[in-house]
Amino acid sequence: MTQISASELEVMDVLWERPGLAASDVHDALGDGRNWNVRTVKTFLSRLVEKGALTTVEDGRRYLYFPAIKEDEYKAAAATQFIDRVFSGRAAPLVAHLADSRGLTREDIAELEKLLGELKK
Amino acid sequence: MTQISASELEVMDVLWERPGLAASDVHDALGDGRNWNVRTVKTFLSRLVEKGALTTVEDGRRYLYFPAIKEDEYKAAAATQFIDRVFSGRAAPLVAHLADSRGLTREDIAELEKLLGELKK
DNA sequence: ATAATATGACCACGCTTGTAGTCGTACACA
DNA sequence: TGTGTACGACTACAAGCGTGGTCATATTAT
Repeated sequence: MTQISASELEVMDVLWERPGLAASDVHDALGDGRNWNVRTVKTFLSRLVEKGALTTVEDGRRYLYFPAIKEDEYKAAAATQFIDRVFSGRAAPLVAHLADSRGLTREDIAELEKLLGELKK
Repeated sequence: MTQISASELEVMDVLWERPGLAASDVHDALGDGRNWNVRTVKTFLSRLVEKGALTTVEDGRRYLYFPAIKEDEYKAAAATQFIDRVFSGRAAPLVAHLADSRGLTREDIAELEKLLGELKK
């Protein structure tokens, strides 16, 4: 499983939300902020297909793109990998850092507490 | 501030723990598992100096290397950046994912609860 | 019917990263 | 006093990434 780059991940996010878009639709969906040329987006799409992260279905003379990996699974793996790399596999320091730097909101904290409550059983 | 790669980060970890090592000492300290050639380690050290992440002090005909950035600050920033990239800036889903993929031990959960308790005041 | 446009296939190019090799020299030991 | 060795400086080189160009062709608009 080759790595998905940050830019490619933005493309994946679009297709996880709305699977089956064509290249130009993905380009449009990215629109705001990301000022990528359509060809740049197409390069990312092709590379994601090569990497096995997307599959295509022909639609006339173009392709529709579908995620070939599940968002949850990918993100869980990415999180684990990140924590291994940066925090030696310990999650708690990560959350501590987040608290420091970004200031978790009151809702974040409530959400996390609820989550931890469920985890405890 | 250029990016620090995963490999470079391993070098930083060594020097955050024991600042002031020479190149060959860093190489030795990495030893287990990471079977990098000394020259590879030196390349990483040089690149980290270029990137402003390390500074050097001459010691005869060699250098001693010192972190130029703080571990906490770097890791906090890396965490924020990761969460922005992968989880659209929301920390809670990240923790949920970790729980799923068994990234959280019982002690992690206890630690996090304590942390959240403190954050709440 | 013809011209502009959209599409995928293939190509380009400079930067970063992983992984070292070479070179000139200073020191250490024989 | 000469010779191997350790050091930094510089160099190499392929793969990955960000960014887009070219080309042949199909479709659409006039």
